[in-house]
Amino acid sequence: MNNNRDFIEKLRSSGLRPTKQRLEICKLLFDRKKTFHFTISDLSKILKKETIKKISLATIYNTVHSFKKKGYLKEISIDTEKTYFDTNTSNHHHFLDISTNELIDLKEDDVDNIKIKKNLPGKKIRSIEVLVKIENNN
Amino acid sequence: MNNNRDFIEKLRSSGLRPTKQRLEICKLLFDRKKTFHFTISDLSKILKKETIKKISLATIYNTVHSFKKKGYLKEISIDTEKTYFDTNTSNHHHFLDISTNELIDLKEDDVDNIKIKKNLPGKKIRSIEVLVKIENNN
DNA sequence: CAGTACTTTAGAATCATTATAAATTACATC
DNA sequence: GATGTAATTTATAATGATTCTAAAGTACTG
Ligand SMILES: [Mn+2]
Ligand SMILES: [Mn+2]
Ligand SMILES: [Zn+2]
Ligand SMILES: [Zn+2]
Repeated sequence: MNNNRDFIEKLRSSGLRPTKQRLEICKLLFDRKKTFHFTISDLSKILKKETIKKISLATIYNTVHSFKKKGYLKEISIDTEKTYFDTNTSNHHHFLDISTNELIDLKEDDVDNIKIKKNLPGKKIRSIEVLVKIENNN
Repeated sequence: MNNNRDFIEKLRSSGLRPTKQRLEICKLLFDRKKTFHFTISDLSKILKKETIKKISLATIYNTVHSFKKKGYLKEISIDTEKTYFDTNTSNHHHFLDISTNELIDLKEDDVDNIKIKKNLPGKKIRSIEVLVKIENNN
């Protein structure tokens, strides 16, 4: 879906030099059909497997944080034990499967419009996000 | 609303000895009208102010975790920077005021019934929780 | 190519949390 | 009320994820 040229462009256009390391990480994170939810540790393990030359852990942290700062990743609070990042940076809802610990995006249409009846004077709503915990049926 | 006798009973009935330290912390956490959302650091600061004899940080951690295990507290994922606990242990929704960083419980009635249209085969819903971020109006 | 700012890196520092193990306390039994 | 035992508290050390540092390497500009 995305090729290297696209990523080089994407990085350059946001003032980040397209280094080998950043391009590897872009390919891994953004060259997918479905949203990717990951921890630094997940990412680190995958990179270790799939990459010829080792990328240092500091670089992985640096890259993820600069991608977050540029708006290419979103940090999400799902689990108090782990810090997750999300390649879907829009406001959106999640299924969290507590049997498998898998996190799945819900589409706009998957959740009926949510109406908040309470409102606080002087305050307006910035975002609404739903976390639906699911588990095995039996 | 609650007096010491109630807390002693509550602790005993769940197999926890009613120590001075636990009773202090009970009073601080549970003797309130409104839900209390806090971090260990918040709790620690308040205890430092309001308590004659110092309660060690290890005890604060131990107590909060045993209260959580007994179901008197719930750990919530709101912010990736901080770990919050909640004296409201039911499934419920929150306002997070990003102008003041204040966390407020929403009542059942404050949010219209949420309908999840998608369902995964073999999975059932365990809980649905909404986080509504609000901010100053202007 | 040369100069410069940006980036990567290994390793050190930080800090929240957990573990350890000794001293203290709660409580059952006498 | 004294005694024995297990639970609890405590100071302190250990852990582990994340951030910092500063030196070496790289990308880009002219
Ligand atoms: Mn925890
Ligand atoms: Mn972070
Ligand atoms: Zn997502
Ligand atoms: Zn709450």
